[in-house]
Amino acid sequence: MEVTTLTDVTDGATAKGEQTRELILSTALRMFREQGYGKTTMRAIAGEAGVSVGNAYYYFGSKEHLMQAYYDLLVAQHREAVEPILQAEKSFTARMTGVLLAWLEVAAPYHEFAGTFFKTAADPNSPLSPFSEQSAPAREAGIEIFRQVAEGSDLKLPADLRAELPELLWLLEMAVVLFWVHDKSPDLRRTTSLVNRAVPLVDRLLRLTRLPVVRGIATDIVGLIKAVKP
Amino acid sequence: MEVTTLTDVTDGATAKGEQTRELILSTALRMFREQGYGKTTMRAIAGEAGVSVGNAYYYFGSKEHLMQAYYDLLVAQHREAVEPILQAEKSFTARMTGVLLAWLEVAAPYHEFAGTFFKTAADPNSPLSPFSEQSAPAREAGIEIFRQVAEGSDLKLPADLRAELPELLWLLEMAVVLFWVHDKSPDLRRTTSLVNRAVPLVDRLLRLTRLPVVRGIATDIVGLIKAVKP
DNA sequence: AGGGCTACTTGAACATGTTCAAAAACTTGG
DNA sequence: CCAAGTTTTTGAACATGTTCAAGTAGCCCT
Repeated sequence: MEVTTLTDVTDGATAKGEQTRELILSTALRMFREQGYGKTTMRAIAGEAGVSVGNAYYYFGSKEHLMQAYYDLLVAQHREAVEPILQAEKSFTARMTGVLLAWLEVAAPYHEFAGTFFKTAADPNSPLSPFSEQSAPAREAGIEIFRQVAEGSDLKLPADLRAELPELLWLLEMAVVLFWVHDKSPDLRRTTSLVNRAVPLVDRLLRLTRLPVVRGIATDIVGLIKAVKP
Repeated sequence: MEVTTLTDVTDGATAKGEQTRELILSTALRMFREQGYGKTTMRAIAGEAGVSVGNAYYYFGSKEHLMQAYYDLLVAQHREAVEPILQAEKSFTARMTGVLLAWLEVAAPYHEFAGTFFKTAADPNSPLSPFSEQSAPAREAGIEIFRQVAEGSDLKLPADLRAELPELLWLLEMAVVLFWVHDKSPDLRRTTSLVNRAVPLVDRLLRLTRLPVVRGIATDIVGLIKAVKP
């Protein structure tokens, strides 16, 4: 992230432009955090950053894109926070719980306005939806974390289930996030307790697939998921 | 719903007012369907209905409230559509599949703009969220349907699971709706196939709770749900 | 240095959801 | 039927996200 006086040859973005971009983004995020997404107007962001409104739109296609940029930041922070956990822990439960709790910790400062972000998650027309084409890279990165969670762990699973597991765990994370967004309890106790109790259950469930009866149904579930994926 | 020339004593609403309200709502719904939610402006609705913008706001607190009103309508239609199914079918699979497919059928004309509606589902600050305080009546009504699905069926379940089942099935419906909203396949084939294949699996899963090992984990899952509910 | 190119910046104009004070229409008690 | 009160209706004003034509600044080539 060095700023030089030379033109940045990649893209067409210059060092100065990059600086302005960062200024606008950091100002926006601070204001989102301090007074919420809804109460922060584009004019206010531009004013506070000392640029014109149009300039903000030069770098960010819309107000929602500012949120998207924040989300990318969050994902990066999460990836960092998760590394030591994946180094240290070997059991599936510890790895999975660690990853989910790390998310809660990283995202905590933004809990109040996170709801606004995940509003777009359910909107299939928004390019910011985690299921959209355009979010594919971020989604892949998220799934990759759970691939590591599964691979480095002590889980032994049938091949078909093992192949789908990372995506399933990512979906579980989405569900936790949805729960988290709605959690109004002090210190987010309910979400924390959900994670701490649900993960061991998932672990047990997964290990149950050794039983022939359970394995049969697990195979069918995996088959359904594969059939129904776009 | 008789319209008389006498003042409606309840509330303070008159017959004429009710007529205007309906006019605005039906106009809005038609336009939502025809050109989508986003492209339908409040001015256009008012213009088409032959009233002023302010008048629309007299009856509906916001544009989203117009959608909420539509949702209520949908729920009512679904309840009606479901009745013959619950009369005729006795097996859990048939009942559950019927109820879910009935939803798809009732909601189909609005598929394109439904996404906008369920955007609000993830927003904890919106009173229109299905999880919010204000949606409690609609949510209860929805859960009630699944209570009937379970009670009238041939399922035999442990008491604790049986008690939580309606709410769990309602959650499943929410998941199906989320999937449906994102489904771009022709004739919504993917969602239909999801329902047709997932319900039998759920059936099998539920019956597996007779096995002691599975029953143990099922009990724990139910315990977790109860603990984590607000 | 100057011309030309690109990147950047501006601010006014626009679109649209929302509010509100005032007017109109209606109802009711006398 | 009138006056007072209530409900309904209006339309202009407002707030805010977004667009865009025009201007500015920096860089490079000759």
